[in-house]
Amino acid sequence: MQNSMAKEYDLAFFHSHGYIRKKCPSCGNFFWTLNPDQQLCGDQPCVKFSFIGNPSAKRPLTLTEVRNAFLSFFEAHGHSRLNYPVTGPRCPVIARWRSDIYLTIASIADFQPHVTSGVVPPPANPLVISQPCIRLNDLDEVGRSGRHLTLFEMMGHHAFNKHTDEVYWKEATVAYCDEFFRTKIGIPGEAITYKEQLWIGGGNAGPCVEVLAQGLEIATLVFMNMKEDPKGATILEGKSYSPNPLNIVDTGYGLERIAWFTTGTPTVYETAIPTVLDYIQDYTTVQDLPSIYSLADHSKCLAFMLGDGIVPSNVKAGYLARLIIRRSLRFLEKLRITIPLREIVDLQLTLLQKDFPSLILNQRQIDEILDIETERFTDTLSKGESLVRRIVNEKKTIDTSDLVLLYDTHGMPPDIVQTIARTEGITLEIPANFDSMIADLHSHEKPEEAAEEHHLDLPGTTPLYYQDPYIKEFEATVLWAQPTPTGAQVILDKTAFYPDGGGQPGDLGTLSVQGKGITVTEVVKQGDAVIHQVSSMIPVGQHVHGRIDWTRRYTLMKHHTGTHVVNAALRSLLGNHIWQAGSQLGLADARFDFSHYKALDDETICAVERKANQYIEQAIATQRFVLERNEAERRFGFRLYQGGVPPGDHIRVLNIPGVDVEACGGTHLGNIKEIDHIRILKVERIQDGVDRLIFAAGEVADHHQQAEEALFHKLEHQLASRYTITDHANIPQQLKDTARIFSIPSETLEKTLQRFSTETPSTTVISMRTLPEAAEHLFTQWKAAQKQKRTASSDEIDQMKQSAVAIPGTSYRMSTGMCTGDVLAIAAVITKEPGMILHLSDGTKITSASSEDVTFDLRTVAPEIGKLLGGSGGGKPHLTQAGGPHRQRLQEALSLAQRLTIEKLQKKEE
RNA sequence: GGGCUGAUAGAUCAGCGGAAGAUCGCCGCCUUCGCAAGGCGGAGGCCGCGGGUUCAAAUCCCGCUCAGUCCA
Repeated sequence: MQNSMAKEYDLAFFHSHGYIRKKCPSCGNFFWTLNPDQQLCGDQPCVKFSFIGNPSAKRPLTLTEVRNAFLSFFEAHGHSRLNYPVTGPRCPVIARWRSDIYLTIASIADFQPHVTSGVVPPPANPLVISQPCIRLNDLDEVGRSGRHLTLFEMMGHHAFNKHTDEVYWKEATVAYCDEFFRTKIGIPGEAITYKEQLWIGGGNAGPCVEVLAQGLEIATLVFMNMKEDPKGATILEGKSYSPNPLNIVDTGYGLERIAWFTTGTPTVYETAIPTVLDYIQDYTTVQDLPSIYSLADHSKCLAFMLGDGIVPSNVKAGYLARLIIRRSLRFLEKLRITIPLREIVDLQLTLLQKDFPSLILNQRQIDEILDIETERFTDTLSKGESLVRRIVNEKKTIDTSDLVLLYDTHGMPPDIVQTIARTEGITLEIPANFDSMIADLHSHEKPEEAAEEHHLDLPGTTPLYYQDPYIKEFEATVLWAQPTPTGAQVILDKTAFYPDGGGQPGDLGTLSVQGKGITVTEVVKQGDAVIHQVSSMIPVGQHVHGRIDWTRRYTLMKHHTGTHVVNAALRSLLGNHIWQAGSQLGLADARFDFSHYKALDDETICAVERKANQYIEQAIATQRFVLERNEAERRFGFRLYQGGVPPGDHIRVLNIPGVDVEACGGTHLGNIKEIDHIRILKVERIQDGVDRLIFAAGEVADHHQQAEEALFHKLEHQLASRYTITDHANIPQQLKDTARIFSIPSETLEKTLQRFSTETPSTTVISMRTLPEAAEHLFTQWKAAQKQKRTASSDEIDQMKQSAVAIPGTSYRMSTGMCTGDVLAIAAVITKEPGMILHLSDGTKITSASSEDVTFDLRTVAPEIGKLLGGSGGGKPHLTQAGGPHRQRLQEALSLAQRLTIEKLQKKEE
C-alpha cells in the first residue's frame, strides 16, 4: 500500500526545490523538508508547538490581512473569487443547497454534491474562496485545547479536472502553497514540512499533503480522485474505491491557524477573537479561561448561524443553534456575567460588519431570538430545579435513571442537577459514560428507510404544462400501458397533465379515445415519465385527446403562485430568517409552513394578508425560465432553494420581479393579479421554530367568507332566545374570539354553544354588542348554574332530616329518598350530625352515606343495590355509589337498600 | 424525522378509580398611629378538548390540541 502510494507524492516540485523525503521515526509517516537535520515529521504529537511566543513569520497578521492576502494571491494566479447575492464571496453557514448536512463544514462543501460528482460544472475553474465553516463534533475541545473553534474560515483554492492536469493538479498546487506561505505569510522555507497522508472522507478519498510549520498544521492539500464504489479495485480502510470522474484539488487553509501562527499568542482565541475576549474579561472576575474562550467562540458562531437565518428549533439546524445558545448561557452563568448574551453577539456583529456585512442586517431578529431563547432556557432550568427538589424530597437520593430522565425529557444538564442536589445535602456521581447512555437511549431509533425506486425502463414524456401552463387540451399518443386492478396506467409521448409533486397535487381530467372519455384519476411522475392512472385500458399506439379539469388546476395555480407571494410578504415584514419549511396545496385552501421564532399575533397576520394583497394589486407579470444552476445561484442566491433542493444541472425558476424568486417545478400564473386576492384563514404553530399559515385565494377565499358568515348567523340564531347581537362587523375575528373563550377550535363552536345553552337556564333576552360578549356572558351564567347545581337546597336537607327514622336496636337513624339537588352536597350536610345513614338517589344512581361515628360498612350493601339496577356498586365505608342501566327500578333499589341496612345492622347487633 | 414528558385555582404543583387539594398570591376582618409580620375568615376550578371502559373517571384506554425536552 505505502509503496504503491509513494509515487503519488514524488513531485518534481520537491526535487527541483531541494526537498528531501524522510520517514518520521516516531509515527512512521513520510515527509518532505528542506532541512537535512530534521528528524521528526513536524506534526503533533511527534513534535510540540514551537511558534507560541516565537513565531517564525515575518510579522503578526490579522484575520482580515491573512484572508485578503490569500484571496488576492490566488486571484493574481488566475483563480476567480465567487460572488453570491446577500452573502457575497462566500456561502451561508447553513447548507441550504444540500439535504445531507445542515451546516457548511468545509469549503469544498459549497460544491458538493452536484459539482464534485460532475453533474454541474463549477461556478468558476479554478476558484478561490474563504468559507466560514461550523463544526460541532469537537465541542468539548473548544476553549480547552487552545486550537479548536466552532466557527472558523476554511480558505481554499479549488480546481476541478475532468482529465488530470486539465486545470492543474499536484505540482501546481504544492508550488502555489509553497509560494504563498513563503512570500505572503513570510514563513522561511526551512520551517515548512510537507507530510504525506491519505485522505478519506464523505465517500471520497485521495492522496493528501499536510503542510506543517513549527508543529502547527496550517493547510491540507487534498487530491480527491477516488470515490466509494463496492466494485472499485482500490481498498482503503476496508472499503472499495474506484476513480472519480473528476480529479479535484481540494485545499483547506485554516485562516485562524495561519493568523495564529504569525502572532504566536498562547491560544488561537487571542488571535481569532481578541476584542470579544477583552470585552468578556471586563465583565467577569471568575478566572476560568476555558469558559471565557468558549463564550467568545460561541458568540461568533451564533453571529453567523443567526445572521445567516437559522431559527432555533427542536429539529435540524435549529437544534444546533439552540445547543450553542444554551451552552453560551451556561458559560455566562459560570462566569457570573449578568449582561445578556445578546450584547456579546451584537459586539460580534459589529466587529464582523466590515468583512461580513450581511450578518448585521438581521440584528433586530437576532436580538429578539436570543432574548426569547434566554428566557426559555431560564424557564426550563427553574422547572427542572423544582423537579430535582421534588425527587430529592421523595427519594432522598438521585440515581442514574433520574439523571437520564431529567436530561433527556426535561433538558436538565446533569452537572446542574448535581449542584442543586448538593444544596439539599445530597452528593451524586455523574457516570463517566453519561453521554453514551443518552446516545444508547436513542440508538434503536432507525430513520425511515428511503422507499426504493424500482427503475423500470419507462419512456419519457414531454411536459406541455411548462411551455404553456394554460394549456387545457392536447393530442397525444400512448407509448406505454399496463393494466391495474382499477383500470390502467398509461404513459403518453406528451402531456398537459401535471403530475403530483412539489406540494402541488396532480391534475385530473379525461383522455378521449375516438370520442369516448376515459377518466384520469391520478397522475404521478417517475423519472422523466408521467404516468396517468386511468379508468380503463388504452392500447399502445392509440391516439388520445386529453383534457384537464381546468377549474381544479386553475385553483391550484392560484394557490401555488399565491404561496410564493405569501412567502415574500412574510419575509418582507418579519425578516430574512423566513424560509419555506414545506407546503401543500389543496382546492379549499393552501398550507404554507415557514421558519419563524415565535407564533404570529393577529396584528401581524392582518399585516401579512394586506402586504400579500398589495403585491397582487401591483399586477406583476411572472417570469418562468430554466437556468443553469450556477447562473441561477449567481443571479438569485440560495434564496432560490425554498422548497428543497432540485437535482440536476438546470433548474426551473419562477421569478416575480421585485417580490420573490424561487426554484419551483409547479405550474404558475402568468400574472399575480390572477390570484385576485388572498385571505389568511388560520395560523398555527406546527412545531418549535416553524409556523403554518393556511390561506385561500380568489373565489375559494370568498367561499370561506360565506361559510363563516353562515356559521355566524347560525350561532346568532341559536342564541336568539337569550341574546340579541347588534354588531355584525369583523365576523372572522368575532368567531375566533368566541372560540378562544371556550378554548375550542372554531369548527366545534356550534356544538359547544348548543351544549352550554341547554345546560344553562334561560332568562330574558339581553342585547349584546358582539358574539364573543354574548358567549362570555353565557359562560358566566353557565358557571353560576353549575355552582347552583352543586349546592344543596336547605328545604331538601330539612326534609331528609325530618324523614329519618330510628333503626330499632341501634342508636342510628336512617333516611331514604329521591333528591333534585346534588346528592353529595346534601349527604355532606346531613352526615355532619352523628348516627345518620342515608340512601339517596338523584334519578340516575344511588348514593349511600353515613356519619363518621357509624361503624356500619356501607360497602356490604352497595353491590347488591347495584345488581338490582343491572350494574354494581362500591366505594368507601362511609360513602358508596351504586348504579346500573335499569333506572326504572330506582325506587325498588332504595327500598332494598333500606331493608338490607336494617337486616345487616340487626344481625351485627346480635 | 424519531423518542420521552407534561396539561388540575391568578402562579407553582400534589392527588392518579370512590365527596377537587396544598403553598404562594388576591380580598375582608383582628392586631397597629401607619406598614410589614402574625392570627382568623373568604373568593377563585368546563381537572386542555373529544371519544371509550366502569355502578363510578381529574385519575384507566384511544384520538386531538397545545407546550416542554433529547437525539440524528
